[in-house]
Amino acid sequence: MPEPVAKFAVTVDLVILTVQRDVLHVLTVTRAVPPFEGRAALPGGFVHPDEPLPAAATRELSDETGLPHDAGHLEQLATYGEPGRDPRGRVITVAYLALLADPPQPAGSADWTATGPLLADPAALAFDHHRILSDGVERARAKLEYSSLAAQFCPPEFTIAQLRRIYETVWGTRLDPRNFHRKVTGTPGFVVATDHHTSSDRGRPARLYRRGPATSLHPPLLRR
Amino acid sequence: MPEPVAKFAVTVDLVILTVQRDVLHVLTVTRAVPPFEGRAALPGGFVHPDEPLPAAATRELSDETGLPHDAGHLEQLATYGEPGRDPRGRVITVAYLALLADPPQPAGSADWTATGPLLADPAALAFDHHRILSDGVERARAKLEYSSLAAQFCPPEFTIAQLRRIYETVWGTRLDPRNFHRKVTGTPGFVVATDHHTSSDRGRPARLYRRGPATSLHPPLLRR
DNA sequence: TAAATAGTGTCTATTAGACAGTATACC
DNA sequence: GGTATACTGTCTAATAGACACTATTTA
Repeated sequence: MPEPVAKFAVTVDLVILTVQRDVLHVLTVTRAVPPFEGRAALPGGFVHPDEPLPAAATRELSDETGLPHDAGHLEQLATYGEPGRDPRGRVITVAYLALLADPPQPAGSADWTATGPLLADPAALAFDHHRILSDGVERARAKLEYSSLAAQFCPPEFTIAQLRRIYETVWGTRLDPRNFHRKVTGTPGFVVATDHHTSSDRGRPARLYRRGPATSLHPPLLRR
Repeated sequence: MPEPVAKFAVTVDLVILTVQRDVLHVLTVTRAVPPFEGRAALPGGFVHPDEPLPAAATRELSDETGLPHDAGHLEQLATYGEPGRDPRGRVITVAYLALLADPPQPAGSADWTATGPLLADPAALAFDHHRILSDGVERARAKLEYSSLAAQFCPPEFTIAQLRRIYETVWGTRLDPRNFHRKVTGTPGFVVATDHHTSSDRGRPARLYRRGPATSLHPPLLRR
């Protein structure tokens, strides 16, 4: 006799990261209804019946940021399904991690929030979103080491110093500008030089680079 | 007006890896019913209504291998939910990756299968299990670099040569025994020496080691 | 000019890779 | 002894980290 198959509500939740003014920010929404009314939460929503999971994630990302579907980097993070994670009932959420450069100010109740205070206070976010955010930030930190992902936080053309600030911001460390420059420009395919230069406020203008074709860094750029 | 919430069947599928006779094997079951009747598939099953996802994975792992719940290493791999991935209807599967040392011969239709032919033929496995297996093997390969995970493929006491064979098998490369020995024993907490030695068939007996407390390797052990 | 930032060169300690040589078992 | 495997030591090329120096802009 066939055992009845349980069915579950499934959502996608998004950890959308960006670097603004040398601080790592995440997109949060303020909950308008219980549970956790008035509390900040990660944006997300239910998966539609015939919708692929990446499509649901892309749709939510577009809806929340107003950006086109191909903007930035998007990857699956992990799936969270503790029976008690949503007081309204069993909800399984597939979390995605997005990295954006220069996103617009979001509409509605969404806003960019510095990750620091959110990570320090496990109760700052609704549901188990503190755990999801922690996992997302740790994934981003780890991937900077062995991938060219950091360039996803930069606009299409950027300086080596801008790229270095990304690393310093996400890792919370300081890197030697000269060694960093040597390492990045010496890794084939990481960045490609353009003919353009910044019109600097002060100091010598810096050369602008674009993202190169390489996706993985070998050998990696290790954090201390 | 509230939009109706779609509900989905959710399964856990397992990529259970082990190394037998210097070949990477995965546990497969032969499907007894359509779809894909007679085809090999990854073991898995439906998540119960109030069951946490890790508990479902542990339960399936136990059921398939007969091993206790705390045996080996188990981590979440990724979630697959393409609308067409199961011809019977929409099923979302949360895949887990398990690494075992010296598992028993499984009961029923389950068996250990070499990963090589399965990876070479995208149609050898049912559903989208080729993709899941590929992702699992790649995850294992990548994690050997920067974690002490390789020791999970070894019995409680093992020689450095056994550990090296694990790396060579999973990566498909050859490693210099002397440099490997130096690197492994020189990384604090990776392995701890015991007083025991192997009673060798031939050659000098090797010292036996246990898994050390370290989980991450810094600096990593890079594959070429 | 001074100040500020960009970019290059050089030295050194560490590490990876190659491999010679020694140790200890079984036959 | 011969052979096989375990383990240690040494050399070298490459790399990471530290930092001096030059280049090019604004004020």
